[in-house]
Amino acid sequence: MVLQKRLDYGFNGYQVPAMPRASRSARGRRSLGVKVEDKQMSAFELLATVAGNLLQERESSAPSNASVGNDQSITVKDTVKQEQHDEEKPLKVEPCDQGSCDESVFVSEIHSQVHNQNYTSKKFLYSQSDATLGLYSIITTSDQSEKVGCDEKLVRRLGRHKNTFGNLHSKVKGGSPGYGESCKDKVEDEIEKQLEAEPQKIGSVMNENVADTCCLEDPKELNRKPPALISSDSSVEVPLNRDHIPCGSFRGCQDDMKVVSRDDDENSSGCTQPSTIMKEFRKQPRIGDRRIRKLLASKYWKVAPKLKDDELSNTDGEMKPVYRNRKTCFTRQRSQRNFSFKRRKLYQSSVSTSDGGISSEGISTSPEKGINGDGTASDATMHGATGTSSSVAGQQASFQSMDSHVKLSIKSFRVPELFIDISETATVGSLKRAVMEAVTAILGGELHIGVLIQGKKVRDDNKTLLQTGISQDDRMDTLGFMLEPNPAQDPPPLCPENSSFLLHCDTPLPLTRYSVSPTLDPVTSDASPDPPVTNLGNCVQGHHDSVFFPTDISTVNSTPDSRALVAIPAMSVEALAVVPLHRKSRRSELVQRRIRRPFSVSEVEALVQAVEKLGTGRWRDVKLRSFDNAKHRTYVDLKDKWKTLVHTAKISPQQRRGEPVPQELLDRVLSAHAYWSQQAKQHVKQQSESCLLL
DNA sequence: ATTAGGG
DNA sequence: CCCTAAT
Repeated sequence: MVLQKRLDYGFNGYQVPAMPRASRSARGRRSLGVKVEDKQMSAFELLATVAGNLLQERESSAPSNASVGNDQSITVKDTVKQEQHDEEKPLKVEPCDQGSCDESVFVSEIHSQVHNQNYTSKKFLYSQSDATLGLYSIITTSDQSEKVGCDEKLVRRLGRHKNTFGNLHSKVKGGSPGYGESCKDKVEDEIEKQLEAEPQKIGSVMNENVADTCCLEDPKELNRKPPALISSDSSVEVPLNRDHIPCGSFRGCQDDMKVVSRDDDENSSGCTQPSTIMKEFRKQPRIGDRRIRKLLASKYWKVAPKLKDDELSNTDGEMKPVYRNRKTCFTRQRSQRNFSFKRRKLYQSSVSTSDGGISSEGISTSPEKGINGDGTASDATMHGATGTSSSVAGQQASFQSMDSHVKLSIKSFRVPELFIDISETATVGSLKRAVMEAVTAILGGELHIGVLIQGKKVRDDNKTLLQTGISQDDRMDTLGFMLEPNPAQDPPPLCPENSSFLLHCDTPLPLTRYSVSPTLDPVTSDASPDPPVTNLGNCVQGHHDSVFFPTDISTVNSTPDSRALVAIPAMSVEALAVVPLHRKSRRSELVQRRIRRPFSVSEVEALVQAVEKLGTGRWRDVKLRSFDNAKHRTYVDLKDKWKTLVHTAKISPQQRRGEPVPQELLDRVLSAHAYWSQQAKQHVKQQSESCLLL
């Protein structure tokens, strides 16, 4: 035909628009990413939302509880505790030296144990290690820290029982509700007793709680040495008030994770960063870690659950830019019963949390009285990053008038144990990223909030706090929140393709910008003008039915009176395990946004020239012609640039930004654009005419 | 793989 | 720049 024939239209040598190339590939381009819907909500958001009262008064005082500095981890010391002379030992961070390391080792032992007992499940990629540590969710009694501490100790001790480890572990989990008392020996003894007496039972328990949680696809992997098994020490403290974390530097592992290898401490290395989990998730170029990511994806990661629209987000449906500072979430209870969440574009990816949920901790109540006065002291306590010491989650209801309000705030929560399988030869940097990815994945996943009272889950979202007893003094102590995956989501695809999991340490954390509690984050506090208004009741309702648990197993092990530790139902564990890969871990392939590279005038010049010559529908040719060696300029980029050029040319110079483009070029842009647009029309006309003729 | 457009 | 749909 004559389609390719060149004709001279007498205009700058423009050529006839090229006809569609029939020969060009018609394969659909594989989309590399999926747009994240704003339905999702980060754990932070949820927590923040759930958090009831917001120590508004604190705004004026308590400035540095949670400095943005190195350590974001905040331990919330509950008021009660404080009033009790601080009998409890200060919860200090346990350096990555011994105690905590034990747990790591412990973890690996679990794996082996599980493996040996054929409890391995190839289906799910998540670890069970945190069955105990991460399962309990709330603790709100005055000596929470102590309990938690016990818990940890217990675990460690259990860890030494190599042979019975697995059983103990699972058992412990099941019995966690009883921690309220004098954990330690008591619990342990209890466990051992049960072990002896009910081996089978225990076994079954384990089967339920642990077996499937094994993240190893191949049992043999367990005994293989190469990949060092790294696990965060029981959990990672995630303060709510983190703001930004410098890209590439994961600052939260120092005390949280240990590298464990069969060679003992030889290879152990810890991060030296403070335990700030995430200050900022910004995209950052990360090349060369694919391998690691893949590894992560295929082994120990699990996907984060999804949330439904109606569950958490509001109706504004507004998509917010990804880059945004995440503020500490804070909710204020007011008369209004609605809370509004700004939807965010959330990222999600496969995550691996070893247990069924992220336990909340650091729930503190804010008694009417002087939060101002002692707020600093109580909140500034460092939180044991190791999770050994969990922040106190004291909750108390303050009653004063008919219009009693339940005030509480969740200062922080922990991310369940993380597992990272990484090569020994990987760099520390990649390790950091891996951890960051893991954390991000967890936090970026969709979670639900579970509310527990005295160890029981409150399912009816429509009940009032009064009805559920949340507002009751005695029950406040047993109020807990859990972060858990959405069990109702589609089952995890388990497909390899979805396994790829590439979170970036700089991944923007999808958090809603809430007003920040001065107490928590005085420095970065940037109270939004219109903080969400809500109260616990509303929050729960807002998530109507979102906290649904497929089974009732949840309460099986929790005695009504159990306090402090609330065991998260085995179901949760499974649910998490099966956490739907939902919407395919977009993060995985999303990789990062390319860096912005403004076109220089010379580039514009070249582009204009090429377009004048080739027209506006042959970007590939334009690319080849003028940008063939500009690797970073794709034909899409050129096309986009042209688009913006045209736009720029149309607007007034005052409205233009960036490096000014010579008017001369803009004029050419305009004329070329007009010309080719015309050509296009002509072409269309001809087409239709020829059709009519046929 | 390209192109065209919306975001 | 990104993301998608349609080629």
